[in-house]
Amino acid sequence: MVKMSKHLINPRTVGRLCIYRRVLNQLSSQGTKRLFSRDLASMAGVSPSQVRQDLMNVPTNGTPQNGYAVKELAEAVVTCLGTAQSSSVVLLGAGHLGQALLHYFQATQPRMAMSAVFEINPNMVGKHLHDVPVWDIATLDQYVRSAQVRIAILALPAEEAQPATDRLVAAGVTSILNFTPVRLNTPAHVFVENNDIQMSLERVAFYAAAHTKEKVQA
Amino acid sequence: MVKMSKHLINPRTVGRLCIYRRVLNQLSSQGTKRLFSRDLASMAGVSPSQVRQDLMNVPTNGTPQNGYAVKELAEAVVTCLGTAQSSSVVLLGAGHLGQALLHYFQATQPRMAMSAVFEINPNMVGKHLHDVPVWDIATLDQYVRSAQVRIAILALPAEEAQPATDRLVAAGVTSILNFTPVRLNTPAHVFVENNDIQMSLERVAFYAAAHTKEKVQA
DNA sequence: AAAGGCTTGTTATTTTATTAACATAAATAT
DNA sequence: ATATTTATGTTAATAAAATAACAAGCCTTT
Repeated sequence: MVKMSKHLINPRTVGRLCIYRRVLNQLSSQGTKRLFSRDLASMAGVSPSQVRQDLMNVPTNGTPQNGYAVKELAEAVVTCLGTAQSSSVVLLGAGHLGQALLHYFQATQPRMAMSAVFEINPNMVGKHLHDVPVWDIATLDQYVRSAQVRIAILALPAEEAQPATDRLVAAGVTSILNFTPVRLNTPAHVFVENNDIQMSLERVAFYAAAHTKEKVQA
Repeated sequence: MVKMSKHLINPRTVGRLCIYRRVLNQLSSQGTKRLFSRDLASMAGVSPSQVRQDLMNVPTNGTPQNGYAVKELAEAVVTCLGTAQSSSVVLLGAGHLGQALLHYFQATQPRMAMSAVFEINPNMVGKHLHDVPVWDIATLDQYVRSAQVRIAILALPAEEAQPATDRLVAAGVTSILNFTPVRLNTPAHVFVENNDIQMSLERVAFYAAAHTKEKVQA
């Protein structure tokens, strides 16, 4: 009812805002006080128009002649992106990728808290990985419900992705980061972010081949 | 000069073709002989129009009444995406993520060969990880040149991303898969695929928060 | 104090991507 | 054999995203 209309920002803009936030934080820590849209644009790898367009979603502090105050803008972007600290995150799958993600969570403390890992492998259950408890995936539903978890990360085998998703959604999860190559079937209100590493690899291979072809021709 | 115009396919379409390939291979292994665009669409999570539009880049075998022959279409998509087996891939960084990627390469053999890993950490150099030799990053340039490497995967600390990229590009790499959050500065002929896990996490958090807000309102 | 030269915030235009429409062709049924 | 049905391949229309343009405002300079 207030001016809060977060979900209207599209995923691409959100992605770029994340980039801006990183650039701004870095500049801020380096002592830079002010910057112009063109500076932010070049550092983020986008056009100045794009920057200003994106910043329309943020309560900006820019003025002509002086541009933006770095620190204030960084804070505004952070506020806009939201903290999401209230909701905890669960990770499904403690294989190589899952453990890498866990390590990442510890190294760069994202603005979320990883509260539990769920695994099938019985000789991992009960242990801790990077201070996060590993639990039997059989207890997933109960945990998600009682802890009111809204975010889940899928780093498990492809064949388990859809069944796990169904359980997560039924238990109240509304946002899923999917590292499996499976295209998940979910209700419309659930947000799914696919991070398909296999696809990334194939794209890179494709354009490498294309460029080679191009050079052969030229 | 022939009908080969690979590099004209845009990255989004390439991404979807990868999905189609996976779906088709799975169906083929399950014994499905034929399917319609709407079937492929629903399994890939896109519209039937999109499927047919994308398949315009592929020499198709579709007929009305019978749809597409699964096996033949799968092969055509694979051919279209290219094999890229000729060029080898190098991985920079043997941290948690790098090792997870290595494991992935061994598990699902992608149509590329990981030929070497480069690390700074001296007590990793000389060893093997998943049968791939780990070498000192000081020898990177020489290796890339002599082995004519065209594809590199960046899984190293953010501050090393740009310097490493400069060296890779100077040595002949034309396609980079970047897992660091840094926006790389590269010449126009170099293809960069950013897989920004941090961004993925932030997006998921953002829409989880947005949905929570939405529900509070409703 | 007024004017000029900047840059922002916003609107308009262009470009790109997705969806819809349709003409064509093949198989079946009449 | 002819008509009918149905899905492809392709073109047209719509929707979305990125870029460009511009009015408004502030600082500097004269």
